[in-house]
Amino acid sequence: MPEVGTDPPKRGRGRPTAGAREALLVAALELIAERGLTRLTTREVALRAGVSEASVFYHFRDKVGLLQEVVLAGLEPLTGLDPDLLAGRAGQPLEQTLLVIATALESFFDRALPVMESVQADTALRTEFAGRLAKRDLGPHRGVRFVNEHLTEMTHLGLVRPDANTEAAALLLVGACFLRAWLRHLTGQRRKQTLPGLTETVHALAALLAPPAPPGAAHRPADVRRR
Amino acid sequence: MPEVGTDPPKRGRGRPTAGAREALLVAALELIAERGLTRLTTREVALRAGVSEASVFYHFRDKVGLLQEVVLAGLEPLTGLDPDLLAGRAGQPLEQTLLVIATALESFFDRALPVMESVQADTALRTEFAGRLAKRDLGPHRGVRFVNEHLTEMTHLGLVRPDANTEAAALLLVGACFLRAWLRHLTGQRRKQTLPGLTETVHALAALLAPPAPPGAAHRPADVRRR
DNA sequence: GTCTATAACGCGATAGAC
DNA sequence: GTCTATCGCGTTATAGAC
Repeated sequence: MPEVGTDPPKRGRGRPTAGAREALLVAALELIAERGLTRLTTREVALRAGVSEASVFYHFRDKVGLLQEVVLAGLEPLTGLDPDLLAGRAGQPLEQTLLVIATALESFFDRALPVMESVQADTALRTEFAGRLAKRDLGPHRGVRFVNEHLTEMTHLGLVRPDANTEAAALLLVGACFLRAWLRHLTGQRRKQTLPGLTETVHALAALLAPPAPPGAAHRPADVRRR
Repeated sequence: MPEVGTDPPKRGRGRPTAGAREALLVAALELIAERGLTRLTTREVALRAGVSEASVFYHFRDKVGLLQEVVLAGLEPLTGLDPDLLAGRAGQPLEQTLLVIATALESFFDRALPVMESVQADTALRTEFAGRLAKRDLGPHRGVRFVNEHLTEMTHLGLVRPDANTEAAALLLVGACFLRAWLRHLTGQRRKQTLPGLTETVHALAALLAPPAPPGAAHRPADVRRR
């Protein structure tokens, strides 16, 4: 099983060894998102990638091998959650920071859901991937930890009431983003959401997490924004 | 591979018009949950149901027809969310009521997720089901509305701080339950969860939603329970 | 309504030239 | 490394007896 990562687009040969491998991965990912895993055939993947079907079996051992790498590639952006997404936001208001995080979470779920759904639909992928999930520490719970870390930090800065359970709060936020993204994915993301909006939800959570105002302060600690 | 689970009491030789149809639906649902949709064949469904493969096409038009009815049957328990789950809980503490709701939600998601995942994996099912979801008002957003109604009620009873956005809080709770159930479903529900526990999460949310204690009260409004 | 038997088809995978 | 051509097989679906 050859390497995964960056295949140099340069390869001296009669055929420029066009990125067939990469094209196959992209084509498979697109087809999974469009038509679902059950309708995915090696034939069609090759067709969309613009290569022959045999190339599928040359580059990846078999169909499952292709799917495994598709899953891995489709989930890679998750690692990119951590980087300085919140750089320089130390003093920002709680609500705005949470909104940045929540938006990033939903964006990630939008990209990762088609792949994750496929894992569920095929036993071969499910078992293989469940182990990888435990081993490489992937999955939505990573988002929970990420949010928790920043909530803890904000607690130390006095932006979150000190008696709040930040880990639970992180689960609440990530769960809401996940549910919103999941439903959007199911309905084809064109219909207007029947769920509360992301901004509204973050606003409400921030209000709940804000430290109680000192007695006699001018502004009230929790805001309304009903509906 | 012989059949598993509840053997239909009546599988006689004669033609009692035995519940072949029902047996097929059950068998299909089990196989989807166990092995995933991509590995599901009409042959195996018939085998497990203890009938011939031809019966599949007699009762349901084709394979998709079978799957559509499986989805419908698997999602029916959702309608059973509303009934007097909270009968007589009017005066109960907020946290306990929320825990009852949250437990019911996770239980429902546990049952419904295998079916919902299958819908995602097949275009024919997805489009058909997306319409049905909008029409018959199914889906997780119904749980959000359910929770919201009871939170509103509790607000009127003075158990929830009046400035809280109950709709957003409902989304937070349902989302957390959904994420927990989803991850449990992915990992095969045997591994210990890496997410915060349900009780802990409900406890934390109840603390956040509780109305601020009147000045000089003996107990503090929000509890700790870190980790 | 349920069965056995089988048709028709598309799928995953391989062989071998280039 | 990519292609064309093809094989073997499992799959969905049908025919017709009972």
